[in-house]
Amino acid sequence: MVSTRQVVTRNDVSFLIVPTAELTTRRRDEIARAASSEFAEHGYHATGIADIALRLGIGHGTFYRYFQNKRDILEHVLEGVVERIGAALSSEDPESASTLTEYRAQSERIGRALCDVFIDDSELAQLFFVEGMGADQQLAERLLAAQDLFAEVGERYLRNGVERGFLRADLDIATSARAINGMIFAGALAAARMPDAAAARERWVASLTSLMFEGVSRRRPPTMGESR
Amino acid sequence: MVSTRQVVTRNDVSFLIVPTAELTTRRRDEIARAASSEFAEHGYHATGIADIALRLGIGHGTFYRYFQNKRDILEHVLEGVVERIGAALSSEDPESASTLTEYRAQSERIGRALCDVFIDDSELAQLFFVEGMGADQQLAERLLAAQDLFAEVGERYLRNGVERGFLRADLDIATSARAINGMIFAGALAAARMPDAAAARERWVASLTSLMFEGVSRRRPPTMGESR
Amino acid sequence: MVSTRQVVTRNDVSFLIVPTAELTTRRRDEIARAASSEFAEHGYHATGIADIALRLGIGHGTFYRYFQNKRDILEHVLEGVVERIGAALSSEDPESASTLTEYRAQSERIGRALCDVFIDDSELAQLFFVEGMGADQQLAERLLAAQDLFAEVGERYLRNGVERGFLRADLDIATSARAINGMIFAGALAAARMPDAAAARERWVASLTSLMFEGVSRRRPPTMGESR
Amino acid sequence: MVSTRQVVTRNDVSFLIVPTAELTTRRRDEIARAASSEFAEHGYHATGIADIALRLGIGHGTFYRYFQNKRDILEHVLEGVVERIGAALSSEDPESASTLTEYRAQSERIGRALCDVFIDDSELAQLFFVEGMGADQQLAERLLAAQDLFAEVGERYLRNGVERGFLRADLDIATSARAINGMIFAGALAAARMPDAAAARERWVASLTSLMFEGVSRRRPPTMGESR
DNA sequence: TATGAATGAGATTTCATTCAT
DNA sequence: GATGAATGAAATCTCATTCAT
Repeated sequence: MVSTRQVVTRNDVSFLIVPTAELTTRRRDEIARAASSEFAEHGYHATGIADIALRLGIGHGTFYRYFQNKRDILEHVLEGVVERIGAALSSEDPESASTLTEYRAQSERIGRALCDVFIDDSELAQLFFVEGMGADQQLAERLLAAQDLFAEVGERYLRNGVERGFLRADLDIATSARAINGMIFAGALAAARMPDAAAARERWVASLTSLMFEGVSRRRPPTMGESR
Repeated sequence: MVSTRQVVTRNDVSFLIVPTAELTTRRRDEIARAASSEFAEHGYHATGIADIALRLGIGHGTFYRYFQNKRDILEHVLEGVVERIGAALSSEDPESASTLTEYRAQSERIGRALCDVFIDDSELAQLFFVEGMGADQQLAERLLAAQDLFAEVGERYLRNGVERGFLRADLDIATSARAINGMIFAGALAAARMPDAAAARERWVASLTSLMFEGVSRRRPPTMGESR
Repeated sequence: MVSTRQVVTRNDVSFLIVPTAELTTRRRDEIARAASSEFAEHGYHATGIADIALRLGIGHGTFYRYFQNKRDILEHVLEGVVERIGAALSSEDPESASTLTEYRAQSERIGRALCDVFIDDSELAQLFFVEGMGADQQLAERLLAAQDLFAEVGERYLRNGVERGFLRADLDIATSARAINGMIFAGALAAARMPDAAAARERWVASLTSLMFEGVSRRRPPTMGESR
Repeated sequence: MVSTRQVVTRNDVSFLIVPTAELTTRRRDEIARAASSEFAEHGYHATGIADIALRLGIGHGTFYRYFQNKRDILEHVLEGVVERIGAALSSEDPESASTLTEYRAQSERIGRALCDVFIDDSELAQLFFVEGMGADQQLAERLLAAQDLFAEVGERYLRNGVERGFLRADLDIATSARAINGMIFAGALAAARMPDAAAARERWVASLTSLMFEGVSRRRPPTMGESR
C-alpha cells in the first residue's frame, strides 16, 4: 500500500534513509492481516504463531519483532475490527434526520454500510462475535463494552426520532436499540455468509427497515403517508 | 458424589448395587453439568479436564470412563443446549394461531419461554454463541445448522400469519424470520446478563413484540383494532 | 531410602492405601538429586529439564508434577545445600569451649565436619559458590545471606574465646570470622576437588588450625603451654 | 578476528584506510567494558548481545565485527580480570623480603593492592568467582588454573620466609598458600561489597596480616620482638 | 470401577547470529 | 564499516490422554 523507498546509499557518500517506522507499520499490517485470516479460518486457539508466519513466508521468530505475543495480536486485530464497525455506525449523524422519510433513508444507508463492512471482510464477524469473545475473558469484556457503545449510538437515533415526533412516543429506547442492533448484526452476518452477498444485502436492508419501521402486521398506511 | 464400587461386600455376601446404565447416565449428566459450568465460566480452552473433575471431586481419569475425550463432552453439552433452545421454540404449534391477537400472545409466550431458557441457565448463551462456535469448526457448523432450523421454525410462524392474512402479504419470510430470531437472541442474551433478569425479560418481551408487530414508527392504530 | 509399601488391594475387598505423600517425597528427592548432579556437572543454564528427566529415565513432563519450574528446583537444591553446610557449622556449641585446647579441638572437629560435607557431596561447592550465585539474582542474595549467617556463627565462637581469655583481646571479631570462613571454605573446596580427599582433609584441617591459632610466624610457644 | 575490509577502492584506486588496528582495539575495549558491566550486573546468561550494544549506543550487529560470539567476549573479559589480579599479586618480588618486618610490610602491600583491584572495579569479583565459573566449563578450568597460579605465587612467598627462617619451619606451604589466598579473596570480596570500601580495606588488611602472622591465640610476643 | 502418576506432543517464546543494505 | 531485520534452533512448560494398580 505504501511505496518502499529503500533509498540505499553507500559508505562515505550518503546514507541509507531507512523508513523504519513505515516499514514496521506495513509489516505489522501484513502480519495482522495474516493473523486475522488464520484466526477466522481456524480459530484463535487452533492457530499457532507458526501458522501465521508460514502464511506470510516469514520465520516465526520474526512475528515477535512486531507483536509482543499471541494475545497482543489478537488484541490488535480486534481493535481494528471494532474500529471498522464503529466507523460504519458513525457514518451518519444520529440527530440529523428531521422527517421519517429522511430517517428511514438514513437507516438504510447505515444498514448497507454495516453489511458492507462485514461483506468486504467476511472474517470480521467471526472475529468480533466468536474468536474475540471466546479467547480471553478480558478481551470479551472489551467487545461487550463495544457492543454497549454501539447500542448507545442506536439509542441516539431512536431518541431523535421520538423527540422529532416520527417515532412512537412510548418506545422503550434502550431495549429497542439493542433489539435492532441484534437484527442488524444477524443480518450483516447472514449476508456476509451468503454466496451472492450483494443481493443478500439488499434483501436484508429492505426487510430490516420494513420490520423496524412497520413491523410484520398488515395494516393501513401510517399517518403521514410515508410510503413503505 | 455418586457411589463408586458397584459391588459391595457385606458379611462375605456380595451385592450388585444398581442398574449400572442408569448410574452411568447420572454420572454423565453430572460431568456434563460440571463441564458446562467450567466451559461457560472460563472458556472451553481454558478449562482442563482436571478442572471439571475437581469441581466434582472425582479423579480426572474417571472422566474418560464417561466421555471419549474433551471434544466429546463439548459436543454432548452443546447437544443439550440446542435441544433446550429447540424445545422452547417448539413449545407452540406454528400453525395454530388464527387471529393476530392469538398470534401475538403466542409470540409473547415463545419469547418469554426462550428468555427463561437463557435466564434459568445463564451459561447457555455463552455456550451456544461463543464456546461452541469458537472451539471447533465442525461443531460450529452444527450450531449454524441449528440456527437454520430455528429460522425455519420462525418461517413457519410467519408463513401461517401471512396465509391467514394478518401479516403483511409482502413479507420476506425467510429474511424476516432470521431478523426476528436475531432480535430474540439478542434480547434473551441481554436479559440473561441483567441482574434483575425477570424484570428485564418482561421489558424485552414487550419491546420485541411491539417492534415485531408495529415497528418503531408512530401511526394510526392498525386495521382491526389490536391493542397497543 | 524409604520402603515402598505399595499396599495394593483389590476391587471389592480392601483398598490400596497409597502413601502418596511419601512417594511424592521420594520422587522429589530423586529428581532433586538428579538435578543437583546435572547442575553441578554442566551448569544451571546448560542443563535442560529434559536432561534431568533423561538422567532419571522419566518423561520430562513428569518433572513438572514435582516442581513448579526450573527455578523452583534450583531453589530447592540450594536450600538443601545451605542446610547441610549450616548443620555442619552448628554441630558444636559455640559457647561451650572453656580452654584453648578444648577450643582448638572443637575447631578441628568443625573443620573436619565441613570438609566432610563437601567431600561427601562434591557437587555442593559448585552449587553453593557458583551455580546458585550465577543463576539468579534473588537466589544469590539468599546465599549471601547464608554466608552472613555462617559468619555470625563464627563470630560467636571467637567472642567466646575472647571473653574466656584464650583469644587475643584485640581481635577484630567480625572481620576475622569472615576471613577464617574464607580459609575454611577454600580448604573444604580444595579438599573436595582432590583425588585422595580423606588425606587432603587432614592436611587441610591441620594447616588451618595451625594458621588460625598461631599464624605463620616462627615464635616461642604461647603462654599457657598448649601444644604445637 | 579484527577489521574486515581494510582496502577501499575509489575511482579504481585502492586505499588502505586507517590505523585500523588501533581504532579496532579501542572499540574492542569499549565493548569489553560494557560487556563486563552487563555480565557483572545481570549475569552472563541474562545479558543479551543487544544489551551490551544498547549500553554503548551501537547496533548489536556491530558487536560481531569485534568479537566472534558471546563466549568470545566473556573469554576476553576474563582474561583481563585474571591479568589484573595477577598483576596485583606480582607487584612484589616473592623472594625479596629478608626480615619478618619487611615480609609483613610486603604482605600488607599486596593485600592492599589486591583489595584495590577489587574495590576499583567492583565487577571483578563477580566476574572472576561467579560468572566465569558458571558460564562455561572450559573457562572455569582456566580460572581454576589461574587460582593455582596465584597459589604458586603465594607458595614462593612462604617458601622464602621459611628458608630465611622467620616463618615456621613446619609450615605446610602448599596448603597454607591456598588457605591464605582464600582469606585474602574473601576479604577483597567483602571489602569490595562494603559501602565504605577504603575503611573496610584497612580493617581487612590489618585483620588478615595479624591472623596470618600471629593467629588468634593470646600469647607472649614473638621471639625477635617484631611488633604486632 | 476409580484413580492419578506418567507421558510426550505440541505450543509459545527467546536470542545469538547472519547478512543485505 | 555499521546496522538491524530476519531467522530458526532450542528451551520451557502445559495438558489431554493412557494405564497399572
